[in-house]
Amino acid sequence: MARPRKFDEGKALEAAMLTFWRHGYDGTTYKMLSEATGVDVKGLSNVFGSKDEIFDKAATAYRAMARRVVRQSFETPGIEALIAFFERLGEPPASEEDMSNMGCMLVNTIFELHRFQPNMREHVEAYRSMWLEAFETSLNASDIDKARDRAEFLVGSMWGALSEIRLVRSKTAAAPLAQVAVDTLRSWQSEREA
Amino acid sequence: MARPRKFDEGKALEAAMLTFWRHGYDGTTYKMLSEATGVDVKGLSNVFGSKDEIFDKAATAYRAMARRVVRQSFETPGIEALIAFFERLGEPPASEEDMSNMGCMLVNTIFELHRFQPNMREHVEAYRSMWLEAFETSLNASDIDKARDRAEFLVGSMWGALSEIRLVRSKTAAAPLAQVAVDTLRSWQSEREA
DNA sequence: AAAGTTTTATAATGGTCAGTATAAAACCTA
DNA sequence: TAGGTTTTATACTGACCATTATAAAACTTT
Repeated sequence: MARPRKFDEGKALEAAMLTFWRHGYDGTTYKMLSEATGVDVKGLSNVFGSKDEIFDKAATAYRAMARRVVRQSFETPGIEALIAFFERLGEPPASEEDMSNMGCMLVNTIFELHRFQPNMREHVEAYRSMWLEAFETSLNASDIDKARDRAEFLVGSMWGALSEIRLVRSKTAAAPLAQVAVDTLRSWQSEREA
Repeated sequence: MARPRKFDEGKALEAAMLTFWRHGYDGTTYKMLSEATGVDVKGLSNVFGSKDEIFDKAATAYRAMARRVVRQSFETPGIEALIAFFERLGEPPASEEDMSNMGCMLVNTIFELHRFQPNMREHVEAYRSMWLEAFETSLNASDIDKARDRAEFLVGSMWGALSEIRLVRSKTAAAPLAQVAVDTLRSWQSEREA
C-alpha cells in the first residue's frame, strides 16, 4: 500500500560513484549527488545513509567494477595477458564516456583522504592486493622469476601511468610508460626461454 | 621608527610549504598555517597574500627544493647517476624529519586540486619537465637508445613509487619497484654495450 | 475515493572556513 | 619618554556545507 521506490538503487549508486570519481570526496556535495542520481537529498540519506556511507558504498561499487575488469583481462592468466593488459593501458579510451582519463577512483582517494576515512584504507589495500595477486598469478603461470617483486613493480607502474593520465588528462599520456612496461615483460619472457 | 618584522619570511614559507605538503590544500587552514609559521593570520595575509597566493609561493619553494635535489643527483649525468637515484628511491628515509613518505607535494596536488587552481597546472608541468629532462640528459650522456620514451617511463615509475609510498606511508614500500627500475636501467646499459 | 507511505521541495541548524576589522600590546627610533 | 608602526589576539562577516526537520505532493493499494 506504499508508494514504491521510483529509482533504481544500483543505477543511483553508480551515478554517485561516477560523481565521486570525477570530483573527489570533498569536491562532491549532497547537491551534486542529488543532481547526478536524480534522487532528492533526503532520499539519498534515507536509502544510502550519510555522505561517508554513500562514499563507502560507491567505493565498493568501484571495486566490483574493477574486479570484473581483472577477471576479464586475466581469464587465462599468463604473460600474454599481462602484455595485452599493459598494451591497452596506453591506448586511447574506448568511448567518449570512458572515465579512464580520470585515473583510478581509489588511487585518487589515497591522495585526497589521507586525513580521515580510515576505512578507505581497507578499500585501497584490498584493491591493491587484487591487482597484485592477478599480476603475480599471471607471472607464475608463465614461470617468470621473482614473480612477487615483479608484480609489485607492475602495480607501481600502473599507478605511475594513472598519475600521468591524471596530470595530462589524456589516456595516451601513459603510452611511453606502457610501452616500456611491455618491453620489460617481453624481456622477462625471453629470459625464461633462455 | 617602525617595529621590524620579527619572523624570517623564508623560514615561514618553508613551514607553510611543509604544512601544505602534509595536509594538502583543502586540508590546510589559515589557523594551521598560523601555528606552523608562528605568524598571526593577519600577518600571513599581509606578507604572503591570500591562501591561494601562499600555496603558490609554497609550490615555488617546493620546486626550488626539488631543483636542488636534481642538480645534486645529476651533477655528473649518466646512467650511473640514474641507477644511484633509483636505488635511493627504495631506501628508508634518511632522518626522522624526512618528509619522503608523504610522496611529492606537487604530485599530490594534481590529485587534490583538479577542480580549481589552474596555475597549479603550470607548476606541475614545469616540475615534470624538470625531471624528464634530467632523466633524458642522463640517458643521452650514456648513449642509451630511445632516451625520450625511456625517460618518460622513468618519470612514470617514480610517480608510481610515490603513490606506493603515499599509500603504505612508508618509503620502503617503493623498494621492489625501485629494484626493477634499477634492473631495467642496467639492462639498457648492457644492451648498449652489446 | 480513502488511507497510508514515500517522495520531493524548502528551509532551518550547527559547524567550518577564508578573509577582514578592531583595538590592545610590543617595539623601535628619535 | 613620546610618536608611530607592526604585530598579535579576538572576533566578526558572509559563504558554504552536511544533516535534519517540516510539510506538501505523488502514488499505490484497498
